[in-house]
Amino acid sequence: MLDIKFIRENVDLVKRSTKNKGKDVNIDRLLLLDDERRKLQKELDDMRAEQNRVSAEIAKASGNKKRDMIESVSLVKDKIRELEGKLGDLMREYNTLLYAVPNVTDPSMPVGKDENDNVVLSEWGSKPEFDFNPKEHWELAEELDILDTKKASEVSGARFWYLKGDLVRLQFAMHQFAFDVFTNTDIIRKVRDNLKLSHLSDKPFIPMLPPVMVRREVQKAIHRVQGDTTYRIEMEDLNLVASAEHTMAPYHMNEVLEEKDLPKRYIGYSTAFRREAGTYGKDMKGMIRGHQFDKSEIESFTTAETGSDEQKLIVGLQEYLMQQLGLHYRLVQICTGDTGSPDYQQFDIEAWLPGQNAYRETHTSDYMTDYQTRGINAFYKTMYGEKKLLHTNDATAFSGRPLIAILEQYQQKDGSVKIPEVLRKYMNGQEFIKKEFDR
RNA sequence: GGUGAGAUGGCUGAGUGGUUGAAGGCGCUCGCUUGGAGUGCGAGUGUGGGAGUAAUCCCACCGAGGGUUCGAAUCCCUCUCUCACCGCCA
Repeated sequence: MLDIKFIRENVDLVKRSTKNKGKDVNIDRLLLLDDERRKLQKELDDMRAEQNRVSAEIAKASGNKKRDMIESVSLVKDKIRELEGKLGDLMREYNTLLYAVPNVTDPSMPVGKDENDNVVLSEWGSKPEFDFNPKEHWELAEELDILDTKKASEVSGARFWYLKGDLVRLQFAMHQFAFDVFTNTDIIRKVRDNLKLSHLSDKPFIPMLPPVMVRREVQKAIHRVQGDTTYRIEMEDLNLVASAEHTMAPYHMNEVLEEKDLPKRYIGYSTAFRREAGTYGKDMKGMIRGHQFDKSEIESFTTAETGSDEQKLIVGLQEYLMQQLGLHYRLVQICTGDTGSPDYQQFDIEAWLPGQNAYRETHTSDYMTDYQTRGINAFYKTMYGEKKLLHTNDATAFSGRPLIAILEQYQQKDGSVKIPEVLRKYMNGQEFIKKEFDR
């Protein structure tokens, strides 16, 4: 959430950002409640001071005098209870409103309504040429018997799938490759220097296997309870994560880190669970959109000053991954209407899917300033001893989507799929995915 | 799942109803001491909110939430976590 002081001092900016993000939050009402809140709090504090004062005297008094004092303080107590009730009601509305105010956005973020207003910043590579009709990934994969959606729907329902055989091996190869890149200081330094971000650290990302269940209140504090898409575990006070971010972002909850130890960088791997309610009928075929998929995720904790550049570095590394896989993609800057409520800046990578004849999102990168850490008390101490909230960056390393891009961009006339060179070493040097009996 | 013990400031550790926001020790900061490091001596040393130009003052916080009481770190209830043992288990 935002700092109420910040909202108070930047009313116009906050109102504009909220509107640009297409959110409807009554900021004026919030400010009114804030004013009320402080007045009530003051009144309550004064009453409590009075109660404390009398109570201290009662300790020394005795007999009738004591009895009278106890009687008089009970009037104060009544008033306190009344004020507490009032303040409690007010706080409920105040907190709901404050929680709903989205983060402000970077001035460079394009103002727009939906994904149509996103801006393509660059393209890498070119669309592969085929002397045949390229298939969609599910067609290819079902024929190669490396993907089974039919059996999954029988066993688990719609939006589930089995990965089989070489597709499983390809998935693990891809994640292994991502972990190798993000833990390699030489690569990080190279990408960093190419982007002229030499003031940033070249520290590697620490591998992490985080929990896939998260306390509701923690998930809420980092603004990741998304009613329609969050799976709840009814018998516990837990939700399933829709991304490793949900348990990685709170990793430094209730801590005060030292500035000299920043950034703290992590790459985590987990299964992500999404209900995908409200997306009925959308992307029903194949493995574009499912209730469950595996993802390696980047999470970086930085100072306020370096958060923005950290995001650029992360995007650079995402591009490096795609380039190493030789996948044609474009880099997109997300507009205000399409970005998340916690985002200050967002970039996506969209890979070309020849079978679908479309660019589809494979990576996303969110810079959220201190919007998430305010709720979980994650601080750092500056060189001057000042306590400040950490800034968070969250981004995709690889999800299931790049697998789709590999299948579609690397498909061959005979229905086999060429394996990108950098992944072969993780697959015993194998060059093609073929139907099992063809090998 | 069962039983038992516990959770106090940066750390350690006292505190079972009345100036206890919290003894003592360690650490840290400043001053003196020293040629200098150390020792020694003295003072200070939590966070958040609010009022005030400021000095300063007020409120809240002893795992979290609620309750009893004029008054709670201390008593009661619920929850969370840690440790030990038993049971079960990848």
